[in-house]
Amino acid sequence: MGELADELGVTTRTLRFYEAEGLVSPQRSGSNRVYGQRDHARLRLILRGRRFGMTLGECREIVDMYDGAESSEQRQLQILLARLDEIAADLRARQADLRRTLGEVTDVAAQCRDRLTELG
Amino acid sequence: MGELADELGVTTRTLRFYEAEGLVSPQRSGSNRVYGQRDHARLRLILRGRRFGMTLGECREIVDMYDGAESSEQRQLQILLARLDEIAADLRARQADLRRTLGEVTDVAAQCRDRLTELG
DNA sequence: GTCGTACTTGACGTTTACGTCAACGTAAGG
DNA sequence: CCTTACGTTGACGTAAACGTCAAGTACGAC
Repeated sequence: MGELADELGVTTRTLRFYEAEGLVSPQRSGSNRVYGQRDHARLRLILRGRRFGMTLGECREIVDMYDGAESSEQRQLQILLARLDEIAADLRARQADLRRTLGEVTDVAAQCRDRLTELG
Repeated sequence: MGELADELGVTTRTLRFYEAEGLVSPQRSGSNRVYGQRDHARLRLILRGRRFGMTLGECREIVDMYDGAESSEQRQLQILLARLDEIAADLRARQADLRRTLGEVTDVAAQCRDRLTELG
């Protein structure tokens, strides 16, 4: 377990917390947790979401949807698709925002460099 | 004040909180706050930072640096520049991460669409 | 005058996402 | 057999970022 935590860059407390919140459901070998491929994937998704500032609730929504993607029910698929399109739109907005920000930062940096060469 | 809050999509409580944290320092007309151009700019930067999941501490670091950009002291400029490069690198990493995520999302969406056309 | 609205400070409450500590089990190594 | 390391549950603590009153001030409209 500590191994997985290290690999993902979190603490064991975090893994237990996520389990308590129902974000992952590792198998048990006796009382010990055994994280499978599916858990790894979910955890990576969750942590990526967190890096983007999503709450665990939002992360849960997404990973659950990914998991429910096998649902062949037409109605379910339509709902899922609609949600995915919303998410994609949000991500594109973030991309634009990020591009602007990066532009500004590099601009300021360029001005800095100018001043520095100016000063010798 | 409420006007500014509405414009920025935050509450007046948030503005007061940011002031208490030293993130903005609006002028006073009597006891009432008067937000100038500089405050607007700082607030926009801060809120953008928050959208990217930065803490207020990190936001403060950045806005303070932007403000200190006029500092002509060579040593200061070098420090600022180094920090800006770090930030730019981080932003680029985020861009890549975001691109991957968006790719995955659109992939899953595409699979959804396939299944749906398949089902009629 | 007083009503309504917007502002002020101050204090306490709340949610999120964990950290930390206690008390215990278990398997490996010397 | 004892220690060490890693695991377990449970309970409590905490930092960040506000929300939510409470109580008072200021100002224009009626």
